[in-house]
Amino acid sequence: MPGLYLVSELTAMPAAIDMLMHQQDTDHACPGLEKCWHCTCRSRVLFADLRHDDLGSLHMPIDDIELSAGDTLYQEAASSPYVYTLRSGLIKLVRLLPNGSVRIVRLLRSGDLAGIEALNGSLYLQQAIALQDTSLCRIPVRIIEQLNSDSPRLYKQLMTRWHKVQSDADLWLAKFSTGNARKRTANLLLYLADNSHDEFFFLPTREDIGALLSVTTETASRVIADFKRQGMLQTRRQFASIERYALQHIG
Amino acid sequence: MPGLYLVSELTAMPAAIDMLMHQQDTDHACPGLEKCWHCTCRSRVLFADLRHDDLGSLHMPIDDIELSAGDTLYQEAASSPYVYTLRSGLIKLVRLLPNGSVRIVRLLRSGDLAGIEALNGSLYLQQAIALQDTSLCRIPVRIIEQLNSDSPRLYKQLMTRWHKVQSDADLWLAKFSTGNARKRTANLLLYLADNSHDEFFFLPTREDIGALLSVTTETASRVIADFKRQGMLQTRRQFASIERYALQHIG
DNA sequence: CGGATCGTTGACAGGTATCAATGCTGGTGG
DNA sequence: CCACCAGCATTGATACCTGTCAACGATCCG
Repeated sequence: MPGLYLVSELTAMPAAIDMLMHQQDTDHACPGLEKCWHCTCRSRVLFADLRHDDLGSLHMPIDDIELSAGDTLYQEAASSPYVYTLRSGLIKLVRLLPNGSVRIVRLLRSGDLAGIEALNGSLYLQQAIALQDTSLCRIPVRIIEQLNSDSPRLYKQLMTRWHKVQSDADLWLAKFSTGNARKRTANLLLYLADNSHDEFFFLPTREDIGALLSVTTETASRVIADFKRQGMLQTRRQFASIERYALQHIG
Repeated sequence: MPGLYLVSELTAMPAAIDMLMHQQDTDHACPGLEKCWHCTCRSRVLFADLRHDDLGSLHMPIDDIELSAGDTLYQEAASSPYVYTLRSGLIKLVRLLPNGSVRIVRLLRSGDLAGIEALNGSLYLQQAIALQDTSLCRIPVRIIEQLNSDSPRLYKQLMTRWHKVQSDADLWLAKFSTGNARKRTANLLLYLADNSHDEFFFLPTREDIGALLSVTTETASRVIADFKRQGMLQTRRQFASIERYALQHIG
């Protein structure tokens, strides 16, 4: 449980906090939101547009969270006043279906926001489960609200995040829920490869691929095995690389 | 760019122009957003939380728009600085797929916001086409931004609209893209019936049902015809009523 | 080594797409 | 008014795709 920044209890004494903040600014460990300013992925996350002043004026705890593969971040229909910024790793958003099966409705990567629905006080719409070891920041919704009322600087980033929700949803329907299993699987592999910095990317289990594409585990396995036989896909443990051109022309 | 929202049907054009002319008259008589205050569906739309002051202080044109069934409100990948509030009618959001076919990714009804992606300056993600005669208000994005910077009162409503985008997307994946054609069709009929005020609801063409559920027109027709034969669905022209219990228990 | 988990493959049944033909209905023009 | 047309709905035959049930292989780890 790293980094509990218990500053909120001191809000009645702003002067003392200023002193404290300033004093520890020079330290290696930075309290409050100071560390957000130095975050190596700040340019990609929610606070990208904020200025040093904005961050310095807030005194609320942002906790670091580390998840191991398989850990649940939050449950479907749960409620809590936090949104999460993904620093590294991979998270699946899972919905339970009436018949007992599950459907993965989105994948979240570095820079993405998890649990954005907490911003309007709603229950989480899906269960969030880590596919890999994942690190993220837990941000109280009240911070967002305060930053937003102080200045409209956060507005654009919030709109952008919501927009990504919509465009991802579109992607899911267009690429992963339309056409036959072979075509959908090819689209998924291309999607996974596009968002990797090097040649190799994380290949989910056949069960997860099935839940992503709304096909059975067996069908997912058959298609993946066939791609491998045809030389369009190479796998090594949980990682894979593809022949883009071949997969783009699946028919 | 006035006239951007016009469209395929010749019949719609004179009517819309007529309406715009008339609109300029009422703007004179009734400046600012005064008419929004008196809108009969204001309690359901974006400006629900605003006070009379907020509306009175603005002087920007909000045009009324009337669409006939089949008219296009905006094109996919088009860009314009407007969002649209639906006062009455029904709109489908359509995405063109690489193979030339189309997928309906959402339906919009009274109170819904169309083209919400314009709020962050993005291109429209889908084409918007009226399924029935539809009336809506065209709101310049600048009004939203101005209202939002003056007071945070719009914030909640905006979050709510974005949240609806997400939860609708979930619905589409869970109800309309999972399971066999019979089950998905039953879910669609229940969805359409749930949002109607009386016993009868609008039944889309078989082609649209197919585009909604990602099945062929023929399959949609077969399932609908079968439901009718089994007495679970009655149709009269473009309208229908259902036996809820029977459809809820489709295997 | 043995068990657990995941991936692969086979056989078969059932569901869906495809191609094609035929009703059905509202609207149009003679 | 009626015949006709265009678009939509329905239905059939068939091939293909996918789900289901079952068995077996591969890998990892204690």
